[in-house]
Amino acid sequence: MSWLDLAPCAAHRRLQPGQALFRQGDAAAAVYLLEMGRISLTRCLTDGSTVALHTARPGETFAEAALFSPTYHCDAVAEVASRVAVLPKDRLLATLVADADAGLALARLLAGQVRSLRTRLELRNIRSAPERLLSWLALQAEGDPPVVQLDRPWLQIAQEIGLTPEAVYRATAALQRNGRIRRSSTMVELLPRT
Amino acid sequence: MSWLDLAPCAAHRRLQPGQALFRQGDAAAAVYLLEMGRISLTRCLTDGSTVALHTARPGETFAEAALFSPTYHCDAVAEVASRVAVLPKDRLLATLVADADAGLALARLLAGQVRSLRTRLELRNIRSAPERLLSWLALQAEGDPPVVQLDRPWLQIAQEIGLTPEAVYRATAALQRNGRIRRSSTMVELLPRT
DNA sequence: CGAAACGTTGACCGTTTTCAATTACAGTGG
DNA sequence: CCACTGTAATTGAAAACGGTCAACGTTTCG
Repeated sequence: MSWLDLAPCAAHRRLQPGQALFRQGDAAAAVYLLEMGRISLTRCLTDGSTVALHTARPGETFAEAALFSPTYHCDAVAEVASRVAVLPKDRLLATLVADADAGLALARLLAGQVRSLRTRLELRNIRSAPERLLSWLALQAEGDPPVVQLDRPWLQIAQEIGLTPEAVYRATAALQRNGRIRRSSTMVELLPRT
Repeated sequence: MSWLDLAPCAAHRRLQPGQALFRQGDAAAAVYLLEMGRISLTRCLTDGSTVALHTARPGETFAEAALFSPTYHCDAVAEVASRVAVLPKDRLLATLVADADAGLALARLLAGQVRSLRTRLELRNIRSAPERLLSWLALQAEGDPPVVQLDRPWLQIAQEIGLTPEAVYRATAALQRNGRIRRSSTMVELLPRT
């Protein structure tokens, strides 16, 4: 069960760089799933300045709160050429009230996101780059001995854990030096604490 | 509508420092609302080390995912003397399947948390302490001119935005010096960009 | 084969952390 | 009413750490 299951035949929409998907105050008509590109959600303040609320990346849904609000509370603007799946609010709501199970499924989805976000936030409390990376690896690891299969470039991992790529490279080097991890091109093995 | 509305007559439980509320693998029996104290959620790894997943603070619910899992996936241990409201899973689920509106209410609650967590995460991407603090203040501010009423010590604010208290003091001093904010003991006024 | 992205390392710099000391302040009990 | 205790607020100085910039090697893929 996922968002897409709730709205099987979703429409799609393409956006040019700089183009707005919706603006603060617009009638909340849909929830979106980003298929490709990058969309930034920002709130404009009374004094004209702007605050970044979130940057959506491929695979993410955003504006879920639109389900419960008559209008959007922030601007959504494509940073690069992007494509989104449009999940119409009215159809989603109809499904949800008609089918209690769908409501539960949605709650499960959101509860999972809450858990994941809390974890990412907690990771950021670790100041030391090597320790932060190590904790991230430990959470990703599976099997015995614990191993992480890297399915995307370090570049993106660095972004996710809030470090520059250089800091990540240095951290991996340091962890290897200290015998905490062992690496081959595409996988990382966690070694037991000495 | 809130978690408590879903389980009106919740039981309470007190915990000593170091006492566990539940352990990884225990049958998931309830969702919890922390009333006082501090409870840390950690995952134990195969090698015996441990990773912090979240630190619950008063007013927060945690273990929401228990609703959708037969067992808990982490340990919950009181860091200090704490009290929690116990929201039994079976009663919650019964309410949710019986009443589609309750499911929607839960989804709304969770969607709000997702939004808030994403915002906090995005804040952490701002490296500069003064800029991060300023963005946080801008998000908290209300009214015209925008004003923030501080309802808790800077100590806690520092913790929330991921800075040391000293860094926050220095940031407020710098922002005042640059004419971006004005402070009196319990409130902060945001000044328009010069 | 060449271009573009990713990976890696070095040096330097700036900011934040850390540690320490001081002040302000609220609550407590004598 | 006042010393007393603990917490919050503040400031200083030094060190550590990650960011930034730059150069270069490596891999991938058209």
